[in-house]
Amino acid sequence: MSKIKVILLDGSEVELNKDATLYDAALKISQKFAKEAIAGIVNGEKKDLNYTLKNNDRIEILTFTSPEGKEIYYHSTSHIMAQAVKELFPQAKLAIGPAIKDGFYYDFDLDRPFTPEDMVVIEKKMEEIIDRNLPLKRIEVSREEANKLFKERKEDYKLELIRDLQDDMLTLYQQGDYIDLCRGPHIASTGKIKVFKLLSIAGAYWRGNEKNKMLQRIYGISFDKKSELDNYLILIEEAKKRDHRKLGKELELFSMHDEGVGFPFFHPKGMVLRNILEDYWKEEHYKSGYTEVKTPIILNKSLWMKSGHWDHYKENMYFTKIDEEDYAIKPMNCPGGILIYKCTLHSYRDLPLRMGELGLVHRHELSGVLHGLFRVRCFTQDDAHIFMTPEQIKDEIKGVIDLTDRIYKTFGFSYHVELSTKPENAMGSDEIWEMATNSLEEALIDKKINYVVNEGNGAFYGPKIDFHLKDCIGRSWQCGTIQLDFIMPEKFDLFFINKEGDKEKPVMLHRTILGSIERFMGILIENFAGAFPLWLAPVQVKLLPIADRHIKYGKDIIKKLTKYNIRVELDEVNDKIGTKIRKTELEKIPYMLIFGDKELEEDLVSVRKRGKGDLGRIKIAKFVKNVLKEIKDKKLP
RNA sequence: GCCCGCGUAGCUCAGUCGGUAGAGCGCAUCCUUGGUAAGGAUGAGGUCACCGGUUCAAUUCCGGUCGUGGGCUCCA
Repeated sequence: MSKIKVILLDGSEVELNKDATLYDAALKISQKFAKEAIAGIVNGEKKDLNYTLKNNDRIEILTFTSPEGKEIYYHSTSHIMAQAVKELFPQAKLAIGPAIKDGFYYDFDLDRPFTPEDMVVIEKKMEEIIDRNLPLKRIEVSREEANKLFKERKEDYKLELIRDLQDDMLTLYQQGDYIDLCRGPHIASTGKIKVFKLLSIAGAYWRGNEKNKMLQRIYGISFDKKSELDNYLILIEEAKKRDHRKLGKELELFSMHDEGVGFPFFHPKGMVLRNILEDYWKEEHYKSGYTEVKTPIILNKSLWMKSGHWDHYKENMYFTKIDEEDYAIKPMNCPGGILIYKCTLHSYRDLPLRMGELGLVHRHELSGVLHGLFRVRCFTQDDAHIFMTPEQIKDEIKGVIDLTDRIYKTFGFSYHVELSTKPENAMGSDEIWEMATNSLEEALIDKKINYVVNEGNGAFYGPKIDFHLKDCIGRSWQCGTIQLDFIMPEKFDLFFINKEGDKEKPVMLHRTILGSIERFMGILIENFAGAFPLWLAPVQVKLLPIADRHIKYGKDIIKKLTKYNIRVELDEVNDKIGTKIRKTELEKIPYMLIFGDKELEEDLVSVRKRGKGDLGRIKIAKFVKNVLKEIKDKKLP
């Protein structure tokens, strides 16, 4: 019998019998590996395990540990779910059922809604299908055959999908009586799926278009070990515990009311956090050569017509009338900032002009997308507009990158960067786009920052850099953005006087770092799970007297601490010390000072740190000194 | 905006197969004055989201409104 050889990822070669499959290759490496194998990649293409190999093929075996392996595993689980649904509800029509980042979904068109009870039944049926260990067979058919098959099966959505496909030959995957239009690859048989869980039911439009029919989507996830499913469910619980809407209420930071849907109310403790954030922001911006402005919330229609918002952004704007004239509530700060720029004649010597604005903007978001502080209808952008000469672009971008980096690091966030290039509907010439995109790119390269290019995702007026920060449980949030804008200076006829004494058009750079103060607060709440670092904590120190007779001593301590702007509260409730400690731990206050007869005599306090426990007795003055240093250093927990 | 679920005390939730309601936490008062994550007693607090309909009777059933939660291409 003749032999072939294939090349593995690490360059090593494996000798196999002629007509050997990917599975045989895995088996040759080890029994365990073959058992874990999900599918493979042959010469760059994903293939099923029963794919027949040829001499000199470069192969990689995929297991659940790789993202590609997971994707195939999830996708196969979605087919099993669809089969279960079809067996239970033969009248259900199949739409699409892809793998997603965390699991999979399948969309169905069914005459009645799925219920939580249905989920249990579907899960049971899925177990059954997995036990049957049905092979997933790949079938190649012509368009005509595929059409005929899905017509017989009354799968209207599959027929629509086929219509949009270019290929003459299509692939189907079959397991038992279930057949799906699918590119594959898939696991070898249903028995490969070890554990899975259906997570939720939701509505979803056919092809994501709100003009199309609303289908029913079932989400699920699968793993190759039960322990991994358990970990995943724990992570979901952890995220739930950190939900800023829940913590915001419990810690009395903010509230939402029917009287102003999407408009958050900030409570005293929330305002402390907010003011610290804003003060810190102003300080950093001042140090980086920014000035600060504040522009009005309501401005005349004429301004919004000129800026283009009236034509391009009207759907998201609120309007009002003053003295019979039309006004709009600002959805962005730039037109206001531009009016300030235009107030004076600028020399090239004034540039770059960095104008910061914590500007409150209102945008009409669809009611269904509102979500705590993350998606609201009014929010404060930590905006700034930089007016500069084209030559200054690169340096200014580098400056913004530095500032952003410094601010994110202060909160302990890591981040990644995306560069978005010219979109379809862009305004402005190709040259100017190229110049702008190059400036952004060169700045990133100079700064040695890795970035992902997001082709065609720029704003219509210019390319942009986006900053996505990562929180401590691995979720990422788009916050900062740097956008180059050539359109507004044009529309508003902005200019400065150059060295030659001629009028010249400045370039505008629009940027945020935190994004929205409100949203950033939400991110901070979830990242720290409400247990803020000392410098951000609304209450920094809680005073806990052992007995009522020590309250007076507590009042003296308040005076001593507030003198240094340390935020302190005294617990005067008649509880035992254990109870007071418990209450304070739940309020997530960083330090507790406990004092009774033993401390009273010598200006001592007993220090207890949140989550750490008793730190022992210390002089009040020494405690103040330590705390002030921790605040000044903005130490992270 | 659309689909599905939910809306009972300040908070978290139970309950009523239709006869106007209950717990824990919190709050108030009292007893207790206690040394590092829950001492005890008593009490106040609810038009059961809102508006209609069915009914002798609606917090409960039905319809609508508002709010809220999850989701609305990560493409066969």
